[in-house]
Amino acid sequence: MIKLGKLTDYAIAVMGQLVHEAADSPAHDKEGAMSSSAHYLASRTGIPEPTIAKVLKMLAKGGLVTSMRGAAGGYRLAKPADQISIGEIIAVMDGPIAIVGCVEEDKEHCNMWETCPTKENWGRVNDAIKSALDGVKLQDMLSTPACGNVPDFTKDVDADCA
Amino acid sequence: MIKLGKLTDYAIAVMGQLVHEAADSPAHDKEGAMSSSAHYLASRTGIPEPTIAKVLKMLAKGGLVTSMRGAAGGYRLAKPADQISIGEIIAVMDGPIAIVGCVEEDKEHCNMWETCPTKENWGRVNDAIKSALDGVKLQDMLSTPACGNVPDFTKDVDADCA
DNA sequence: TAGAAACAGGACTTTTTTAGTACGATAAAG
DNA sequence: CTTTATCGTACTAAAAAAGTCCTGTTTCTA
Ligand code: SF4
Ligand code: SF4
Repeated sequence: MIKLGKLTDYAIAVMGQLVHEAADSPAHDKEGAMSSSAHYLASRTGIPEPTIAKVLKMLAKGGLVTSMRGAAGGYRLAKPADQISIGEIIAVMDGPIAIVGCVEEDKEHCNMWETCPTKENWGRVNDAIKSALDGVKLQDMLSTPACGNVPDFTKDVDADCA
Repeated sequence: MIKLGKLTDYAIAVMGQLVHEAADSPAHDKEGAMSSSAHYLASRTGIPEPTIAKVLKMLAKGGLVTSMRGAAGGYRLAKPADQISIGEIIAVMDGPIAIVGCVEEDKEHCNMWETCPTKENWGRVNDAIKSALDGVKLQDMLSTPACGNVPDFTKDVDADCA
């Protein structure tokens, strides 16, 4: 159906929450302050903790959030919210935007890449999609409800985005 | 991974084949001539017959091909190849282009559609994707190998598109 | 230094989606 | 009335995604 995975939804919700946390930070002057734990974020967003933990790990591995271990550790955004595109988030969560097999390096996977005349067109389409996705920033998406398909636990979140 | 389903690949391959058939048609002047059976198309494309039959049924239901039953029946393109966009094909095979739940009529599915401020942005993104997909026509994609992921049976097809 | 809090990484299970198959019914041509 | 072919749908199997859990490492605090 050409739709995003649930984890991607969660990711946007979680990162949105991180934006809020950063904004509400009491120690706003200090640089290395504010970080939110998976546990805390789970309670704020309503997303089950094991799942949100997985999402955060993926985001950390993708470099969209930075993590700190140990007590008082947690996660924080790696960049300002207006410099993170939803294209990046999708790329980290759902893998690279590649509607056909040959767009990314995986040229090997198709046994006729050399002679295929359609790949140019697919590439063009793919680029168009990618830039559409890169044009919208996390900042633009805010006010919490991340997106669709997320059934119920978005409910206690909207207290924040009134 | 934001990729197309296999059936969509098949669909483009099959429709490409139908374009060839129409072009090679001996009775090119007569209007109601040429139609190719699922069996024949299966043998030409190498796609297993039950599967291709399913694809053709979906395409017929979606109005992209017209069908005729009975002996000497079969399928043919409903429109010229340069008037069929891959967006249409994807819409028929994979469902509507809707990366988030609320884009299509299904506003019911999300319990906070009324108050959600992000839907506008998603709509914008979705439209961009849709128009990228609608900009490329079946005609542009031709010379057979439909696309990716299709493992092997694209092999005997490329005799046609040399 | 011991313990608690928190992330890292990966293995595992369950659920959902997609792909593929099969069959009885209907329709047209000869 | 028999043959060829689509129609519709139900079913099964395979693949992918989502969700869970465990074991190890890091860091803070008492
Ligand atoms: S949360 Fe907003 S954007 Fe997402 S499905 Fe609901 S109304 Fe649409
Ligand atoms: S058939 Fe062409 S467009 Fe499709 S994956 Fe292979 S090289 Fe790419």
